[in-house]
Amino acid sequence: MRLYNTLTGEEKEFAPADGKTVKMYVCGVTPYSSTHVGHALSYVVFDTLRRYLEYQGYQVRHIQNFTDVDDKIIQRAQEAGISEDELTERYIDDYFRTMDALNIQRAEAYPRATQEIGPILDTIGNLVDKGYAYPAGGDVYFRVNRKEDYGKLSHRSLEGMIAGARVQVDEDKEHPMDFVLWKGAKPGEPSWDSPWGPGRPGWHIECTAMSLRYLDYPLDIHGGGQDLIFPHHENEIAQSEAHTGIQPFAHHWVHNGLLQLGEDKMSKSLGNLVSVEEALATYSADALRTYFLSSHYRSPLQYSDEGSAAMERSMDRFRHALRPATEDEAAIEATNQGQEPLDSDPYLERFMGAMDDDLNTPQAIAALFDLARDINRERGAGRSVKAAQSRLREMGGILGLTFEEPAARNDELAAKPFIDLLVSTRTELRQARQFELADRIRDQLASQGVMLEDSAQGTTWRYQRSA
RNA sequence: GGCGACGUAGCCAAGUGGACUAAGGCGGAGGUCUGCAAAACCUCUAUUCGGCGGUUCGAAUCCGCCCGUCGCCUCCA
Repeated sequence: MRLYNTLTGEEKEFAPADGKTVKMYVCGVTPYSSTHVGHALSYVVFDTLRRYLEYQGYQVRHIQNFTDVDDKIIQRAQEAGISEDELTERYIDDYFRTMDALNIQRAEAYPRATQEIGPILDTIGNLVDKGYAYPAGGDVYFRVNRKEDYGKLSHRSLEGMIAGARVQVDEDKEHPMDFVLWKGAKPGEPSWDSPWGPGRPGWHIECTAMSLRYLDYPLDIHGGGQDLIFPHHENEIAQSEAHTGIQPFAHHWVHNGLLQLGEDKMSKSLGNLVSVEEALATYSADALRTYFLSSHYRSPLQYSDEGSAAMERSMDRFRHALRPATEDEAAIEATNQGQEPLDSDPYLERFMGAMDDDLNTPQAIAALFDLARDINRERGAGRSVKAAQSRLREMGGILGLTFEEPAARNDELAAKPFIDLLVSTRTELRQARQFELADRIRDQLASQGVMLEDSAQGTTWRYQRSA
């Protein structure tokens, strides 16, 4: 497949260096607040990339970090009156719970910065020894001037960055863009001993140490949100290449566009967050995944409630297409030996072609909808759609879709016997041709969000989820 | 101020020089089915791609200018 590489700004044919195993490092979260839909978008994208690579026969070694020590974590923990560990544990649990709910496959390992202090100190020590870093005022800084190609990922120059003005002046730094590898501890902060005094790792160094330890360089894919390109990934490249001398640090840099909420990007500092938990309370994982994948991964996507609701409605087409054959349909199919079964190969080809084109999921999804329509049409015409149905499941599976009806909530489960009773009463009324009463029951159930569907096989009902 | 992206139907969103008489989804209109609905299916819903010029046999796609929106440059997926 062709895959865009942020470093070169071009699409490039992707294949793992060893031809078999893809080493994929994806930047994880800093766990100090609830997992939001922007995170969900990003991890759905990388999960889909991984699933597609696996579908093509590669083995994917996926490593993802937790940066579980930083200023915000310390601040939040103090505000809440709990330890940093308690706080991060809580949000790491939240992360796994919501990602599982979104059907995101787990990485091979989730190393945490606080549990990798040894390798981090080794990395910093080596950078100091090589002259790429220097201690100053209890901190240790990376010397950006020593790395000739600093700025190559974000495509900017040191001059340009300084011209940008908003660079903090720091007495201890040799150059304003030097960034911290090790932060000297202030009173009350969590700290670890180091050759430069007690302190904690800076933001970027953990990824350098952990990607080296768990995957070894060069990585095949390094990923994250576009907001990580600078400074995080820029600094990671600088550190990692300086540390090992191995270039490139990563063959392919993959960055997803950011989710927009209304006019603005959704971000922690703006406080305009929608948690995944909230979204999943109303919409199915399938609907949310399809929504996230309905625009190209490098483009920004407008998130809205209406958008989620629209996707939820569209999921019905898939679910309907995948319903097992009724007895009548099975009987017709059995007697209709002469008819060719529905051929789904062209849809798979379209799907693969789209995915090969820099993960063009919008077009892949279009192929899915077209196949679903074809199935719905042809099953009515008595053709066998069984193979096409399993093909649709297979293609959906690459996008992480399950096509399951949304699971009933507890209150809904409790209401089920009563709804069943009303429905069977209505069936009797219909048989007695008391349509007025029957329709009133249907309308009133509908106003409670219970949608009835009559067919030759009887009446089915389901909850209306898309508000 | 520097770097970058984008502007396609009522909404979301693909397509980035010729098969585009521009995917797909939502919404809307009509129809088939139905006791009536719902669901599903069928038909229709952008002679046109922010505006103005230019390059070309040919542009939504390339170039220039203008208008508008957004992102990064600071914690962020």
